[in-house]
Amino acid sequence: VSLEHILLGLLRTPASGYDLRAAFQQSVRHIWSAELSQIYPALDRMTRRGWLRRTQAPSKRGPPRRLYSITAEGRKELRRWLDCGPIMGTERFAYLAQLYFMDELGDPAKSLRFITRLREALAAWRQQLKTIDTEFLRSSRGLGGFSDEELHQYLTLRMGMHALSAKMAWCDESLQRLRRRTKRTRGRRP
Amino acid sequence: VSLEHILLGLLRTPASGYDLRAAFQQSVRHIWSAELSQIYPALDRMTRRGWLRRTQAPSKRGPPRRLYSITAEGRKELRRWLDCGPIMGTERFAYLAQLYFMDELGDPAKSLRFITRLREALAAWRQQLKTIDTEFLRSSRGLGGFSDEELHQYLTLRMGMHALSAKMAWCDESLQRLRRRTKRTRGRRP
DNA sequence: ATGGTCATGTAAATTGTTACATGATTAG
DNA sequence: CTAATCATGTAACAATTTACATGACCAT
Repeated sequence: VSLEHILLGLLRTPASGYDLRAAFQQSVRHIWSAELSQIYPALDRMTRRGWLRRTQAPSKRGPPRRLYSITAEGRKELRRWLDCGPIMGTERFAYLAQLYFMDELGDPAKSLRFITRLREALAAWRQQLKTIDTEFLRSSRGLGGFSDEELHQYLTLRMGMHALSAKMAWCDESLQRLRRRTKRTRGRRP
Repeated sequence: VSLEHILLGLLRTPASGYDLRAAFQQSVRHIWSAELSQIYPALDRMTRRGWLRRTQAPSKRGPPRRLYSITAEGRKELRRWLDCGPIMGTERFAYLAQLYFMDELGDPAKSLRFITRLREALAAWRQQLKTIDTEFLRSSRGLGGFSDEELHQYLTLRMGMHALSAKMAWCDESLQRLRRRTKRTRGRRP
């Protein structure tokens, strides 16, 4: 149950459901994501289970904020999860599936355009990571490098950027391959 | 609805549900995966919708095989899906989430071991892709390089390998970072 | 005869997405 | 006054996983 464990991790500093969604849209976007409709029930379950405690705090504009934070029980569960070795879920890539079958369109130009667009999307995504990165470095420039927490967070960011760069390099390589092939074939069977 | 479209793509050559699961465990493992319990109902839905046709064929051992193949309607739908630009789903990485929060364990040695195990898992995974790759090259060595179909399939394989290599490189880099840090810190606050 | 592979599926549970409902506050 | 943001949530749907049910045939 990864989502709940991620919430445990995030709630080592107290936050509301709304805050957590913001985290999923920003700081941990490269790792996981969840909607409010999934977050609220999860917080409720976890509180009933004793993993979280809830306090109320007033807010300017809108209903009162419900702040959750991790309990000793919750910490124990979080550590158990951290200690159980890397969890490798199944990865799914719709865009790769599309490319895999794209011979069906019988038009190399379409494959080229597809990969070009894919590259653009990946570049945009990398730019977002870079923004998180910059923000991260800016806010942690207080005295002699990273804390333990910061280092671990930074490492995951770098993983995201590594992977994206590799994918973009693959796009370039693939575009070349396709172009070379088109040239070779042109004129042979027109 | 990516699963159904992937089934359409695969069923350009007729296959049974059982065959399709084998494909998800082998040739397209790096792209998508699905269990029989998801495949069978999908095939049924798609047949009722007119995207697939079904024929019966006897089999040695076991019940008769039900072979599905794509219809003209199905092809139209497949092309529509291929033509709608790269679909970028949300990616989720439980193991990155674990690393992100691993400062909680307060033990750098555990982070090192974690990344080491992660690297091993990635290496095993890359080995599997290499096996597919070899098998692929072997079976397509009939006259002058790749067909269109083969080229597209080959490209997706290379994407998988690129991404995995990048992640392994990241593991190495991270292990170094963590080791350097441990050295620096050792003795300062023992 | 026992266990593995071939081959079909259904049922229940979990996880994730999309749509809807409500209401206050603030910026344009 | 209108739209966006803050803030709570529920309901319905879709996708995925895990467990269960059945039976033939083949190799040890």
